[in-house]
Amino acid sequence: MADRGRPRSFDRTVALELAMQVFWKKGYEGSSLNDLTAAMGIGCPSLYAAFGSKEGLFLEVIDHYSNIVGREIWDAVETALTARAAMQGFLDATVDAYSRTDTPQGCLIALASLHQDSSSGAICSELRRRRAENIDALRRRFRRGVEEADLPAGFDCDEAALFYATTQNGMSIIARDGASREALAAVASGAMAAFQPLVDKASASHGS
Amino acid sequence: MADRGRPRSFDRTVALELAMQVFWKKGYEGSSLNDLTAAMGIGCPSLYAAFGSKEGLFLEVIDHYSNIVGREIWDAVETALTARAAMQGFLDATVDAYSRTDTPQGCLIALASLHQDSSSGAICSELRRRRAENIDALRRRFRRGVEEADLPAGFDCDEAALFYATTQNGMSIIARDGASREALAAVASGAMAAFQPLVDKASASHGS
DNA sequence: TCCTTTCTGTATCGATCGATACAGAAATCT
DNA sequence: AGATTTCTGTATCGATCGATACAGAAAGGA
Repeated sequence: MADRGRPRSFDRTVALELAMQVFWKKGYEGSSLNDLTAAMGIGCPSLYAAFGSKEGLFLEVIDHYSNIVGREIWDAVETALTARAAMQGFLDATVDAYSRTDTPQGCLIALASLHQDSSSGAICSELRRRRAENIDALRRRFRRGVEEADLPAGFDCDEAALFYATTQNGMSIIARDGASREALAAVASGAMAAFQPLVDKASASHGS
Repeated sequence: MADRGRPRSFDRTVALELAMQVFWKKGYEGSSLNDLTAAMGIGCPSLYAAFGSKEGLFLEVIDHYSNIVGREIWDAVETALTARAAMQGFLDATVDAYSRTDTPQGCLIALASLHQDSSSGAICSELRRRRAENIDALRRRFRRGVEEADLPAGFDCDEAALFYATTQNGMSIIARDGASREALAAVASGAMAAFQPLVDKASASHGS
């Protein structure tokens, strides 16, 4: 039933990755159908037949993006033995990902659509949801650290998760502004400097 | 020579502030001339006669923005007696500014146009330049701290300036995502936790 | 081979984009 | 008052936006 008729003349996954490059570089609204079809090497009707709409294409793109770029960052978080090592890995992986020269700089999810009141309400909400998930995942990692007695009982997991997620968001902006790998690493170093004081603050308030 | 002919029917500064609200909320490309003229209460030709173009209007808007929002943040930095107090004031003022409910959340300069390859090359470059100035100003404040022996001689002013500027950029994104004042304050608290370790690191490397 | 099904390329849809032409209105200057 | 200058409102410009209609091309099934 599915393999009847003229077969598609392009690879759907390859086309998705080419579209990802466009959205990553120009943002959602900044990417026109002309940009997309030119990069993907297909015509408008083929794009609509395969992905439904510009919105549908973008939603598939960020899912694909999460499975590629997100994976390499979160693997570092999950496999680390301590919360501290997890944050070090999180930031190091972010430095690596955001300073690559074979892709646009900074995070697609952080930069693609920040203004709700355009024609992209659903897009903006979805990206916002994924950024919130990012914070949640960090919070879970810190809580795991508390459970494993790797962090003190009074450790403020909410504060730490917000702080490190926010630092990562800021790194997207400076990366997009052209920050070097060394500059991104300096930011990561600064953020890691906060780790021990955050632990000490918890120990102090818990011990009092 | 200048006050001949029919006088302008609107206050130029008031119109500028109304336009600022639109750009602040929707970004540069997300703000259409319809949005702008509707908010400013004037017609298209009046806008073009007074400000030249959408680009010219935006450039005046960000200048105005810097004189309002920027001033309250940088006053806190300049008047502080120590570099540490300056960063505390910088972050506290940022929390205040980004959590106000009578304006859009987050920084206009950080959020208005992040994708160079749209129709807004000059706009994007100007915002990028101002963000770079932001980092420079922080760096100068740290260097002043070193000169005043308020910070150790080996203090890495570049790293610290990048770190705190990046944190502020990240705060723009989470503020735009709806972060509460408490959430922004938690990020500021996390960033301040890094201060003493950054000082200690300098003392250690300088003393060795 | 013919029919059905699906995809591709061209050409175009109505809507909206930033920007203006034009004529009338409202002020100052002589 | 009459002439001059400048601003305002309507109506519209060409370009581009996302999205499709349509006809021909390319595959499998009978």
